[in-house]
Amino acid sequence: MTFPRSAPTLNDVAQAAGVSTATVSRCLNTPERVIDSTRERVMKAVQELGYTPNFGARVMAARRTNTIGAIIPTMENAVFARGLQAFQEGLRESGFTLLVASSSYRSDIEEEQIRALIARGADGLLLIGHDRDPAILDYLQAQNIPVLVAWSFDPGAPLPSVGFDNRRSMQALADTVIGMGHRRIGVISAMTRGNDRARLRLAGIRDAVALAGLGEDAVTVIETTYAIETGAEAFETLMTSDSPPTAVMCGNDVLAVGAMKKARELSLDVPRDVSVTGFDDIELASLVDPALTTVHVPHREMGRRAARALVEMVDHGRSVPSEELAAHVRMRGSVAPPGRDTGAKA
Amino acid sequence: MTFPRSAPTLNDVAQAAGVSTATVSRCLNTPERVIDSTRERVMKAVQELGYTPNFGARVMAARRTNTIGAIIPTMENAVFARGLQAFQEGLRESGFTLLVASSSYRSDIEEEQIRALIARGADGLLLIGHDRDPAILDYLQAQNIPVLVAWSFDPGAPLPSVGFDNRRSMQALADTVIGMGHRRIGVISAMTRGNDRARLRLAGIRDAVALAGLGEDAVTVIETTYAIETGAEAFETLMTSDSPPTAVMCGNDVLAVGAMKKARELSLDVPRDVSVTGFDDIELASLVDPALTTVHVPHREMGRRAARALVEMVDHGRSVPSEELAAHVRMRGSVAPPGRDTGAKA
DNA sequence: GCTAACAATGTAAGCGCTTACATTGCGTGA
DNA sequence: TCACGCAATGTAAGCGCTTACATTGTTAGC
Repeated sequence: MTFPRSAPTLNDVAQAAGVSTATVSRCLNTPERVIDSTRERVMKAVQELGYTPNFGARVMAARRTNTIGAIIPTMENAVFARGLQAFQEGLRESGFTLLVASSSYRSDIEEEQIRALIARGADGLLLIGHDRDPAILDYLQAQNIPVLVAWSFDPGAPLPSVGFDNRRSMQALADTVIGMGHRRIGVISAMTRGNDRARLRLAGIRDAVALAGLGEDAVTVIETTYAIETGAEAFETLMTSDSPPTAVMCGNDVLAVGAMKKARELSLDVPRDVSVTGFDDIELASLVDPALTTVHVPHREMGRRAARALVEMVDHGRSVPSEELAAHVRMRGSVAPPGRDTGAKA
Repeated sequence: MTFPRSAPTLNDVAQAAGVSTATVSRCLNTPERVIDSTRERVMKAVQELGYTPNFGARVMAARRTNTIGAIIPTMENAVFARGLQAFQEGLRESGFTLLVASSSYRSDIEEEQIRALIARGADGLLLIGHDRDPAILDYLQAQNIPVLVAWSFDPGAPLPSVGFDNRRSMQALADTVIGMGHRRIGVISAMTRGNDRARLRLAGIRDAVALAGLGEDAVTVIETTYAIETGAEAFETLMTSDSPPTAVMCGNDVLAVGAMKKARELSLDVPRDVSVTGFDDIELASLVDPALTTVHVPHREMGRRAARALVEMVDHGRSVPSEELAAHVRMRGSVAPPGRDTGAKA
């Protein structure tokens, strides 16, 4: 079996139906402008030949693709998957098709994907987070393509966004942790380079620490890549240090679950021996034992709103104000006041 | 801010650089055929104008997109996400871009997405599972596009596949469960309609039951959609029946985790009161307590191999033999022999 | 019966690009 | 010095489609 690649064209259909290409095109795009009998004949030919309009040609002639592109850091993070699913459903309702690409958290790949999507005629783009090389911003500007940022709300950023305040949300969580009496806080953060969500969450923790009048050395930060295993390793490093923290705040739920897993291995009881927090509130967070205290992010809602906003931008060619969604602290079993031995190693 | 949509064209670049469009095109596609000085001038113009080739036009002229399309049932299932990530990485190495669309497990949407991807000039397609309307198969045939199926191995199916034997793998797991003495087995299956993986896994269980000489009424099946919650509900229905099963086999890990969650709520100890099994071996499986006995599927490997196979098909225009990957039973703590009270309700 | 008005369809230009082929300009060997 | 060959570049024909405009065929009103 070989693949000579010779799909039927408009012309083939026209010939089969004994009409001109214009008529076939009209059958497909403005059927009411073609008389019934002709239309039936044409549609029959379309069916029989298994004709699909060539997208490239169509785009070139009609200047519109009804396609939205999205570039996410990775498909493996449930958080993006969920929001994106809602985003896609929202787009479908408005007649748009979603094309997804992933950047593996690398800005060079992201840029490549942006170009690929634009080249494919995306009418609009959804990007994650605001951290981005200014050169790409210029490029986007030159392309004159509507771009929306999600997962991060920042009204001052160059691109409009639909998201939540990562910094403030994390600060709220840290306030709670500190309010319970924790004075030595370990932080397991995602890599902050090129990732404003991670950076802002970390900043939120520092805000809380400063607000509580604690010294900067109250927090010990480890940056690591996104995975349960790396979270576990970082946790071990933190807990086996000379002065282990009484609370470990993680940049996301996946890292937190890794931390809790390692705690079990180290026979450390959560939250008696050490408190653990996450961020995102993915399903996993309420499945682990004890359930994870985290920040709930309305991913689905964010996806839906992003779809609405981007469609608006594309359809009416105008920008749209940034939208902030609320992200709330979800107190669960993994956090408690520290034990009495707040000074020495356990 | 508005979006007049008027990106620079090849022609603009040519004018800016003072050369012909052909030379610009050559700079971009076969740079070694252009003298250095000219190339520099052209590239400078490209930079300054922020030029991106129009994909539609390029495809139409070159008849090749270097794009592979994949349609998965849902992005929310980690299992697909993981395999797809590997698939994409494999494609990237060969210079292909991956475009992903999801069908929400609906064949009508899948068909729509297939058309969308083909229309966009996908050079090849990755589909999940073999269950598919023959009409789409004909259409695919007519389009003459290489199509590969993943997640399901079936050398007899019309499309080549890279996957594992869902039926035999599940049978192996069921053999083990039955071998431990279970005689009343509850099954929580994903919806089997249009989903050969679910159907074959169920068939595998029935194979094991038949092989063990048990009657068909040894198994009670509930079909439900894919979610932790639905798994929990199905589990409750099963366990509150007149004659509850001593083992509940689930079509995938997510349903199984839902079942275990509900078991905890019902104060049923796993595996003492009831054994639970999953399928896929996602990370979650080893995080729950007790760890879940399941079937390990090499998702990443599958993604990599699928990429290699599809690139082969596209590049050399020839079909490729189906590849079978091994999926092994992973015994963990959620399965044990049944208690003594195998007859009456607990 | 004739023509105006309109509906149905056909004709053909052009969307932005690649590439076969034509042209130009240079270095080389006799 | 000149013809030749070859490398660098230009010219122009499509790729499959949409759509403005032209043509044809009906119908209605006189």
